[in-house]
Amino acid sequence: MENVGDAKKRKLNEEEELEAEYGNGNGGSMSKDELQGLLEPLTKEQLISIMLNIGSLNPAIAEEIRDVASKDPAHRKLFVRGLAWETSSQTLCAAFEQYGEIEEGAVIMDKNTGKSRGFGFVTFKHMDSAQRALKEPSKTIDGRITISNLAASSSSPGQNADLAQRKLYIGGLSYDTPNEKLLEVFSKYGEIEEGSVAYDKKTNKSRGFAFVTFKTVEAAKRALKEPNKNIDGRGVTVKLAAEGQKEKPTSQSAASPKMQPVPQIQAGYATDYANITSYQRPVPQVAASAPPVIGFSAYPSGLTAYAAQPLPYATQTTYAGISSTPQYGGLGPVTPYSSSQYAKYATSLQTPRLVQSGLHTAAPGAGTGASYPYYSSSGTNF
DNA sequence: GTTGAGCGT
Repeated sequence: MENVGDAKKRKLNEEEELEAEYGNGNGGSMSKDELQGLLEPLTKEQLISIMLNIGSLNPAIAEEIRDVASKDPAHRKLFVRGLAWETSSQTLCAAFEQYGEIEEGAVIMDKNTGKSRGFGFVTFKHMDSAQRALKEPSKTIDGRITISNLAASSSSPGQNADLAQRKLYIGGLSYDTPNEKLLEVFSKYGEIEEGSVAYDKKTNKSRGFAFVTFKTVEAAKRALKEPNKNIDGRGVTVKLAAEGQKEKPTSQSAASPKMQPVPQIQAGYATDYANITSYQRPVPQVAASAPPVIGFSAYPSGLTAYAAQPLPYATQTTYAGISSTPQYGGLGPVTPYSSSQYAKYATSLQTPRLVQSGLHTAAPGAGTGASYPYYSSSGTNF
C-alpha cells in the first residue's frame, strides 16, 4: 500500500510487456473502443476467465482486481457473534489477524452497562482476507464458539425472496458433530451462504440441530434429495427450515390454488447458473491449483455498484488513485469470485500494523499523541 | 434429543 507509485510504474511496464508478448503484430494494439466492443458481449464467465488469466500472470493486475473488489467494505467486513463476554477488541483482532491485515476490529459494548454485547465486527483491509476467514466460520475465542459471516449479508433487496427455499433445518444431530463437520457434509451440495450448529449459550454444547442456507435453491434441493443422513452415528433429518415454523404444519392441499412460482434467479451472478442442474461451477483452468471452496464461501451479495454508494466509512480510508485507473475503468463492479485464486498475493501483508483509518478525525491538539491501534472499542471514547 | 440469533460507532 505504501508504494503506490511504484506499483503503478510496475503496472505500466508490465502492460508494455504484455503488449509485446500478446501483440498481434500488425502494429500497435487495438483501440479502447475496439476492445470495448469486443468485451461488451462477453459473458461474465468469459470475463472472469480472462481476468483470472491476466491477473494470475500479472501481480499488478491482481492487485488492481483486489483493490476494486475491496472497495466496498461490505465485502470485507465480518460480523462475529457468540463472543464471550470478556472477549475484547484486542482478542477479537488477535483471532482474525492470521487471515490478513485488519482495518478495524471492535467488540460492541452496551452503551449503558459498558459490557460486551456478545458480538463484534472485523473489517479487513482486503476482501481476500475476509474470504479466507470465512472458510473457518466458527472459531473458538476465549473458550466460546463464535460464528462469523459477512456483516452485510442483507444488502441487495430481493435476495431473501427465495430464502425459504434455500434455508434448511438439520435435526437430530449428534451433540458431538461440530460446525466444521456440518459445513463439510453439506458443502458437497453446493455453496453454503451461512450455516451453523445451534449451540447452547451457557454450556457451549450443541443443541442437536443446525441451519444451513445455501446460495441457491438448486443446491438446497440437492441436499433435500437425501433428507436422511447418518452423521457421526446419528440419523439426521434435513428439511426446509420453513416447514417447522409455519403456523400450519398441515401440508399444502388442494386449498392453495397456485404453487408460487419461485423466483430462482437471484440478481446478479445466479443468472448464469440458473439452468445448471448438476452442481458445478465454471472454474477456469488457471484455478486448477486452487483448493476447493468449502463451507462458507460467501459471495458478496449481488452486484453492488461499489462506486455508487455513499460508503460512510470509506471517506476515512485512503484509496486515493489506487483503484479505478482509467485504463481499467471498464471493469465496473467486479464480482469477486473465488478469491482464493489470488490469495497468494496477500501473504506478505499480514503483519499487524497500525491503521490510519480515523486518525485524522481525532482532535489535532487533543494531546493524545499516540497512534491508534486497529482495534477499537465502542465503549471507549477515543 | 429435532427450528438459532439477530449488526456499531
